[in-house]
Amino acid sequence: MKLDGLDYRILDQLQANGRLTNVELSDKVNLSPSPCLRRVKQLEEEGIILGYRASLNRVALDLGMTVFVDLRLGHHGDQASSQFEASVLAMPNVISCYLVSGTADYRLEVVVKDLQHYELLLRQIQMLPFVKDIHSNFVIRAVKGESPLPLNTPT
Amino acid sequence: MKLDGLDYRILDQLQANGRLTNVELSDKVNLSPSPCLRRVKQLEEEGIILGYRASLNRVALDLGMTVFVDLRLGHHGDQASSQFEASVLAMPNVISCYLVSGTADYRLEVVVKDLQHYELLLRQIQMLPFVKDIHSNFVIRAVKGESPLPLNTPT
DNA sequence: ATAATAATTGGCATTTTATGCCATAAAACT
DNA sequence: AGTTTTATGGCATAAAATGCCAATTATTAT
Repeated sequence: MKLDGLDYRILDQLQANGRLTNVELSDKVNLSPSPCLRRVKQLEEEGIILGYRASLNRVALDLGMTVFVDLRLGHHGDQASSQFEASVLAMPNVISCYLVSGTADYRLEVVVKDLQHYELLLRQIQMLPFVKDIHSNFVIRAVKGESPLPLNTPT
Repeated sequence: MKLDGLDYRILDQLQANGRLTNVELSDKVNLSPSPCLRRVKQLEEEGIILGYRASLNRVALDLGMTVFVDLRLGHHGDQASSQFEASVLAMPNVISCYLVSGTADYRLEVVVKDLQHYELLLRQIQMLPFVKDIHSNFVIRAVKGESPLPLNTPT
């Protein structure tokens, strides 16, 4: 699918405010409501818009501590990986997990209330199958976070 | 503000789908529309719901490569930090930046189209004031990403 | 326990928004 | 230039949001 400038403006607006009404959105991108809604629907159908989510205040919800956990696996077979990944998927406090290049194998982002809770979670991670070499990096401050994707606006 | 189980269910639903209509939402949490809407508005006013954003398909938007960039600053004064942070805030391809404990000082998450574009961006980062010891970790695969926050449902 | 008070809820009326349809205008193609 | 295709804007209808008020539930004090 080829996106034009209007599509990019729509995506930009919805990245900034995913709950704009179609009327507001169409106004912001200088289009009348009907074609605007059609474009949004199509962007959703094509899988360019994956979804919409509310962004929540972690501190207010007792999840004020964020930790990046880098770790390696002892074995590197398919079985080790998939067992480890399945375990991680089942841990709700692990909100992201990437397979990465470099020294570590996996990089997890973990949210907890405080150090006490982190200690408990770390114990769980240590006991996961095949896990070796855990390094915790605590987030002291978010300089920038949840930024919109930079859209290369054409046309 | 004290949140009860209903609030938590509302937050859970809006994390999963930020564009639920109030009617749909009220149905999912077993409440009638009026009080449901009031609760949502209050959660927004209290800053517990920070906002709503569309989540986009990076590959479709030519941002298929994600890189974690860990780096240290040569100097650690207020001026070095704030100059560096300002620079990073101005780079749209850097979608997050955290001050972290451990070996590195800062951890950036960068999105680009491909290695060629990453090389250009890396050059820019290297030329930022006070930057030293850059380590790039390429994301090979996302095991888990953009997960909802784990809400400790009470009541 | 009971009564008084406060907070929350549910339903209704009104306003706003979403949605489907069609005629028109713009764009692409030959 | 003429034809076909695609996108647009406006309108009518359906759905949702919003504000208001009476009724219910929860809280507090006695």
